[in-house]
Amino acid sequence: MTVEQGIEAVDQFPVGMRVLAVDDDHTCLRILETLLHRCQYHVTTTDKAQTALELSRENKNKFDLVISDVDMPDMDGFKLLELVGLEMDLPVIKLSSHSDPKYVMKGVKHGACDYLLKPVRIEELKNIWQHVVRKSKFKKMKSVVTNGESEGNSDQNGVRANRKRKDPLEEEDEEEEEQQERGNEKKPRVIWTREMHNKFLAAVDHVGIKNAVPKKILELMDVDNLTRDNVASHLQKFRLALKKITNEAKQQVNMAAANSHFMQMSSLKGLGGFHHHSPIPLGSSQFHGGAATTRHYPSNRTFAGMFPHVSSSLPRNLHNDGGYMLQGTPFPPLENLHINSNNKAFPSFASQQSSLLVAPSLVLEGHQQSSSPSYSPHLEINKRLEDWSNNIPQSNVHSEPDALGWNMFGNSTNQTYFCRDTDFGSSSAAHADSLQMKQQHENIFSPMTVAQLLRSSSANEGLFMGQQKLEDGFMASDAGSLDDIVNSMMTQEQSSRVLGRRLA
DNA sequence: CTAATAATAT
DNA sequence: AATATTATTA
Repeated sequence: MTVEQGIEAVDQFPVGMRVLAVDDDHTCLRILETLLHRCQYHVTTTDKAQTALELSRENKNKFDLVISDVDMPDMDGFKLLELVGLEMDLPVIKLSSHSDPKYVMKGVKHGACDYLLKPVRIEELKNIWQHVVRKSKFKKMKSVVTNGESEGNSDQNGVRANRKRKDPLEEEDEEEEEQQERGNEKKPRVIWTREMHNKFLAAVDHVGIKNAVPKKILELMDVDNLTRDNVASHLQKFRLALKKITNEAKQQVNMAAANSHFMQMSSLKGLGGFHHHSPIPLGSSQFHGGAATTRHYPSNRTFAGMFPHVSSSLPRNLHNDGGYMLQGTPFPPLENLHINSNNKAFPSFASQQSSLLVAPSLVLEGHQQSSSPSYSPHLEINKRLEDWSNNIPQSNVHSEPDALGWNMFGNSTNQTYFCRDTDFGSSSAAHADSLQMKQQHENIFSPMTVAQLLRSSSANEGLFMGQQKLEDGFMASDAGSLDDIVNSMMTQEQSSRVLGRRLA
């Protein structure tokens, strides 16, 4: 695929994307419709949540995305979100004038893939197609994994790993030939799907890493047919992964510290830090020409996918917690994330693949790369962060954006969160043009939406984002490092697989 | 073959 | 419950 084609492809895509817009306020709805039209989407509107639900039920594949107000008289907007998101597996974007984190959190918890604040600007709407791309990309991956074994349906001798409650979206062959009855020599192996792992994480999250024991985790996860031993095993692996990451992170910090004095010398030759390994095996855009993702961690994929965040464009501060370094706030970051009696603590978006919404080319590539081999992102980023945090007003939660368009989102003892309300930042260059390099560069500093920010802290998926002011003893890792470890495994290998039981 | 990963043993 | 070992898989 040539670059031009690639760009054209992504450029063309959003045109005609079918959007269902829901808002009880007619004025808002009109405006929304107009704006969506202007983005060249195909728009269907309704002022009733109930109608929206019916519409989407009747035409299962008639919409690509739903964008809906949260407060509506006839139905709880969150209910709608949940129903649509789960039943139809459509990306749902929430719309609200409430910037209260609680609302946002709620939206995210219920599976919103984004949360836009009213009044919505067209720039934001221009970008919503990315949610669709993201979602479908994930789906495709899933189906490849499941249908991949075209030769001799290897399923026949395998028992489905039906340990998770069925995801409404993957109810295909429901033929349960419970062949449990027979001798049952070997225990089926558990395949840890992304979903299960997310639950696992949420559970660990909830009780805190130090109290995380298999039994408790198992209870919290509430997955059928999963045994305590299964969890124990996974926990073991998880801890190992954590330790490994921590150690490498420490090395990073040392290196960073050492380097910071010599920043001008971009060399680093011989240190093995900034050379690139194998190029990202996808297409052949010009991004591969220069530096591939800089890896600061070994390129082996051990433990990949163990950790929830994906993007690493911005620094993460690691926080030492009894031998393990945890990211940002200690594991259970937001007090909002509770596991309630309905087990809704594991929002539906757990089934989405996490991925930073970035400019199209990057969506497709899945990686960002630095613009030059000697480029050292984290140092610059840290510097900028410091600048930002120094300029952030200290009291109000929702302040005016600073010059860079960032708001302070929250502030706790030693950290400050930043975000921008609703913009995807540079990714608003949704229609990629010839400015990729610049774009790329901006992407590194690209701000998050509120929803993205929250999600990042929810341990369920997504972006690690809360940005702390850098302090001694904290560290930041830079783009393309943890990322590599995190991103590669879970998604491809374990999305929805069959659990094999050999029949001789 | 090896590495990864889950099961099982301690 | 934590860790070490083994078995199975890709």
